[in-house]
Amino acid sequence: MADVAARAGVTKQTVSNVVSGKKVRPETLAKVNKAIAELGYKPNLVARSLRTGSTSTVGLFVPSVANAFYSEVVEEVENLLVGRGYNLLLATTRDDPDYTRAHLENLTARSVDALLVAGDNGVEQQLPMLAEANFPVALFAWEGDPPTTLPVVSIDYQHAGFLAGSYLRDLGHRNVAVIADLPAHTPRIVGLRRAFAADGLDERMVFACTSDDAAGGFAAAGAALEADPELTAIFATHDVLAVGAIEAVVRSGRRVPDDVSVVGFDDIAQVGRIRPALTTVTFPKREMAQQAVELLLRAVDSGRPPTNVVSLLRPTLTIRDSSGPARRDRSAPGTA
Amino acid sequence: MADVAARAGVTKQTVSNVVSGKKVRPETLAKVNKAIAELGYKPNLVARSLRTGSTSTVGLFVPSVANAFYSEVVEEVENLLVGRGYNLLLATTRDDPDYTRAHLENLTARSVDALLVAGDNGVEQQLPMLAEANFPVALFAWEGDPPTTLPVVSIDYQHAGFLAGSYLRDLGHRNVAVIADLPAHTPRIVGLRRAFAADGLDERMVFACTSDDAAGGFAAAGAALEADPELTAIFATHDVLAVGAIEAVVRSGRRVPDDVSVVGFDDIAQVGRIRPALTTVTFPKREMAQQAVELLLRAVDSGRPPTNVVSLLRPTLTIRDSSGPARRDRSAPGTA
DNA sequence: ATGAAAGCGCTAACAT
DNA sequence: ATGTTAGCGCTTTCAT
Repeated sequence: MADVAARAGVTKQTVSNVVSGKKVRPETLAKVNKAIAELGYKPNLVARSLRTGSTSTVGLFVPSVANAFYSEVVEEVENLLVGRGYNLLLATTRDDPDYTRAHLENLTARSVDALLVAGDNGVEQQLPMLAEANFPVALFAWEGDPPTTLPVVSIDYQHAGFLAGSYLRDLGHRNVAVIADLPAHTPRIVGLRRAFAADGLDERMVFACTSDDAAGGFAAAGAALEADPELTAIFATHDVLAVGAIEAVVRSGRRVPDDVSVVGFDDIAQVGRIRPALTTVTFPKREMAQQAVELLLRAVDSGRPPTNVVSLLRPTLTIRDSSGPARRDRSAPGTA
Repeated sequence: MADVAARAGVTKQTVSNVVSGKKVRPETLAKVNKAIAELGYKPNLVARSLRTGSTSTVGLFVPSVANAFYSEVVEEVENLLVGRGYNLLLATTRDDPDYTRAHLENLTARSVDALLVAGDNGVEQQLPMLAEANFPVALFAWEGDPPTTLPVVSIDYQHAGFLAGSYLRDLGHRNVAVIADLPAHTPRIVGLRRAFAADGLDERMVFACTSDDAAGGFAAAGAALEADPELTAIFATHDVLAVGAIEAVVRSGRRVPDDVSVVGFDDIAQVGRIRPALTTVTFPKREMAQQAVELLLRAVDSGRPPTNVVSLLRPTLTIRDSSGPARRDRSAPGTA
């Protein structure tokens, strides 16, 4: 910068004014721009950040990006941030609190202006401290109990589960299995069970998945079918598990949805086009990302802490081809 | 930091030594740590970066994160970077050169120590300049012609297409359609066509997708089936399109693979568990990410420019349930 | 509209 | 092992 100033015959300050688009006489502007071009000058953003105290970067914590739900969220957040002139520093939590805590220290040491945290991850204890230190934080897609001192944008997971449960119940399903990411997804299951309150939903029919991918859903659904061959419906606590569950049902010689209905959760992009197209609880991801980013950046821009609000978006049920009325007969299903 | 020093009765330098784990007398260490704890001191990473010239952050450009191929790559890169003490600054290119260029300016102005760029994106012209300015850059998953001055880790896309083509040809397929993301995926198609060299592969049977999601694949495959009802195989230039293609084939009353074989590209996680499980070209994503990160960080750590190498990993064909021998009879397919 | 001076918080280099 | 000095590159404040 000093070099540019010298070459243009002005001071650093004038160069700074040119770079940041302040009022400069056209004549001076030309001189300075010429010098900038000749020297290939690029302002050092780190120095600017040190001086201004702002990095124009927002940190985002997600459990994983490989998970389609979160990758769609990340995409949306990145777009929103860039649109408002911020960069995205991405960190995965891997559901590992120690690891996450270490990363948290890093980012909040002035590397980022604010923090967006998706999904419960065992660092709930640390987060309120940040808020107290006047560091803007917003939570979203939070299924457990979030700290009360921080703003949250999420959905009512219990209600979402209730939506799926009511639907299955109204279709006449009584023998329902749940395959689940436990314990994280417990609220969805509680909601589902509430829909069956009168009839009960056998607690033994909740199967924890060993892995949170399609293979895990496949295995858990297989176990469920073995435990109760009269099963007429499977609720998967997220879509990827549901994809594996459909496969398991078909492999067992049953049909979806004729013999067994399968309902998922999240409505990730792919499941609308698989066969059979998946009936699932649609999570308004984009709207959630928008609200969370909006909330956070408003705080950053104004220099005040974010509004402490719990904003619950409404999930909906998207009915496709993987679900239908419960089979009436109790005979063994077959290829007959 | 000055406050901590004052409170501990030492100088800033000593505090700095404590924070960065240098040799300090146990006695002093205790005093300083006490002061740090009492004041809740956290080092300012921006100031450190200004001084040391290093941000411990690597920028990653990908076309999109919502795309499963790239989200798997991002996940892997993030894990590798964190393992080596670096943060990840993520930027999507959206295949928009202007947008990407702007973002590039940003990141290279000392916000990141190095840059990893995945997927052709129209900024090839800008990248060599960075290398000249001694800024470490590595390219990967690059299908077009990369700048010769920059290191690349990728696969031989033509050969990968050839793999798929040879397989289909050996199974007796002669009426093959291609549904594609054009023009980006041309090399894969060239390779596929090479496998059919003797017999020719009708150029009119290449269908560009209007969108790069399953819906685009669905539409393109539908058009292909209409253009040639005697089709026995469809090659999709990436897996997500293939998922849509399978759906289109089934909707047309044909069976996969009995009437029409479908082969994809990338081997993203989901396609091993859909029904039918997809035959696809397996892209060694993890290995690619590892090599690229390794190459780049070695350069950063040593302070020298990265080795200018073109490293081509070997793709393989993963045969699952969506492909089989070509139908012999030329009668119209049916549900008969 | 431009110049001069000061300092953001840290670490490198040298001195002790 | 610790203290002293200087400066990374920028912006803010005040003066002109």
